[in-house]
Amino acid sequence: MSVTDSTERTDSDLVAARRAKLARWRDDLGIDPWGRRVEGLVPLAEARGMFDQAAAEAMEGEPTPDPDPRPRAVVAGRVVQHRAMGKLCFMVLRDESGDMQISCSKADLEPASFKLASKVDYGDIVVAAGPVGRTRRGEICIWADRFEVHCKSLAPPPEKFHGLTDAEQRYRRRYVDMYASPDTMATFLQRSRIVSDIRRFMESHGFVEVETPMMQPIAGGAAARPFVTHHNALDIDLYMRIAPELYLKRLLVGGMRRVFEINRNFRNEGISRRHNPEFTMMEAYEAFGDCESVMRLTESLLRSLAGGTVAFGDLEIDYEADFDRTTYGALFQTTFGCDMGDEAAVRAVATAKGLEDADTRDAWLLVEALFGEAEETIDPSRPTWVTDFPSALSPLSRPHQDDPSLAWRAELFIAGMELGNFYTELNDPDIQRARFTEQLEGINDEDAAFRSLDEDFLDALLVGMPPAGGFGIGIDRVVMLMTGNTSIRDVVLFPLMKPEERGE
RNA sequence: GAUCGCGUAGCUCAGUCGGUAGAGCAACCGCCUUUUAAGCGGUAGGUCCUGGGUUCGAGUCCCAGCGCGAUCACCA
Repeated sequence: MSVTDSTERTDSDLVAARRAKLARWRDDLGIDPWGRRVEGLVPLAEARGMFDQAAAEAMEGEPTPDPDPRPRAVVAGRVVQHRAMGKLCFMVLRDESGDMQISCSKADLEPASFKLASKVDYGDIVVAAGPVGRTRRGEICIWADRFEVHCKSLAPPPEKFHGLTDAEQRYRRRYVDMYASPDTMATFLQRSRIVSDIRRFMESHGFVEVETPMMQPIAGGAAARPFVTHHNALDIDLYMRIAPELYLKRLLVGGMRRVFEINRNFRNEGISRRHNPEFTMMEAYEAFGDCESVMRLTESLLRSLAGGTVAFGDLEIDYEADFDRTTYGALFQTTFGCDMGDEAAVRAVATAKGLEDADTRDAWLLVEALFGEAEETIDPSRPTWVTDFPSALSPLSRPHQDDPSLAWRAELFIAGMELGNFYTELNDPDIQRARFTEQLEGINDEDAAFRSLDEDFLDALLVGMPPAGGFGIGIDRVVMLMTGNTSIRDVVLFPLMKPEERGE
């Protein structure tokens, strides 16, 4: 198949027009429309900041000074507006720092450059240089005396005012969304800063960042369904990790006091406004800490990220005040009117709610299934700790000494979302083995394929893990809260989508 | 997985009671040295998501499917 064939088959008239223009520029103007290295570029926002009012006024008076006192700038950006009027043309360039107008007068430019400037298309990437001044209407701009096209955009652009509004198109063609919607760019730049701030915060508290396996022979540390892959040379199945927990704990055994990891987890489950199959998690472990110490750490981290109150949908969430606290049992009690430890009462509620296997399923699993309704009673505008989870539902956390049915475990809820899990880690190898074994007894054959006993982890606990606090928080959800985006897809650059059907 | 909504030009959107497919932007041609979603004149551009059905006639009504979104369910 030749290139021409493919071009003829797939190009719309709009693409054909852009290709024709590109050919004319190459043939008639002798330019290379694919660009080259450019020295001395400054971001558009910086170029705007260079504007000097006195110099601009001097140029507008009589006589005009020589040399030109206005500061000069070299900029690059994508053309997002273009207004040509004969011997003068204006265009607005956009880069990640913002927008800026470029004004091109036929009198100031080489004839070929002016012709280019008059004819560029929305979406082309151009370089311009000249004095930073302003127009009669006061718009700060660069009066270009150099103008070059450094990448011809061949694809038809979105509508210049509305941009892309179709959510599907925004996710599938994020590269268009990013330049067409400054809010999108702002969100992802903010995400980058947030992750960077989190790293600095953790490092300033003595935590060391590590990287542990993302392909694991046993998918441990959580209860989600994993993605399966295969290593050919070893001829073994591997699982994309659902959590780094069991590896990070091995590092405590090895002697690291404070570790954290920010990386992707993969869970082969539903997609929703709050769930993407691959998502970024931070897990951290603090030897000689406990559930309380990592809760305090997290509260302080979120407080520093938020810097006060942040809007999320209709909510105004205040991170400054101490977070609210309640217990798992109290929430259960107020929602269902019975003690979560009262098996008969729990079964009665579960039966009344129409849960499957309400008579036969483990009573704690019924409590867990019911608990979602209790979560909804938490004030979404208040960051809230839910503490004292049932031990039966917390196989990796240490039971309370005075009441072993409760675990030293908390979850943080904000805006109706589960932000993360906080534990005093279980480091007794015998209890840990018992917990794993109990868990494995109740599961079906399908789950058994990937949930086998992690003997190596239990060996590590035999070597001895210091007492520790540990936690994991969903970074995407933190970014949602801090940027006011209510869908995880708006804070993940390339959210998972069903592949598009494309004709051969 | 369930329910509801949406799918029309490259993009943003109209399309009445079922009666020849529309606008703005973008594109193409022409004019224009101070525009701000520039303006003016002209031209071209459609698998109305797909497949069935009802009808003299379907973008419109019905059924099924596909994609996306919202809500719910699932998610130690």
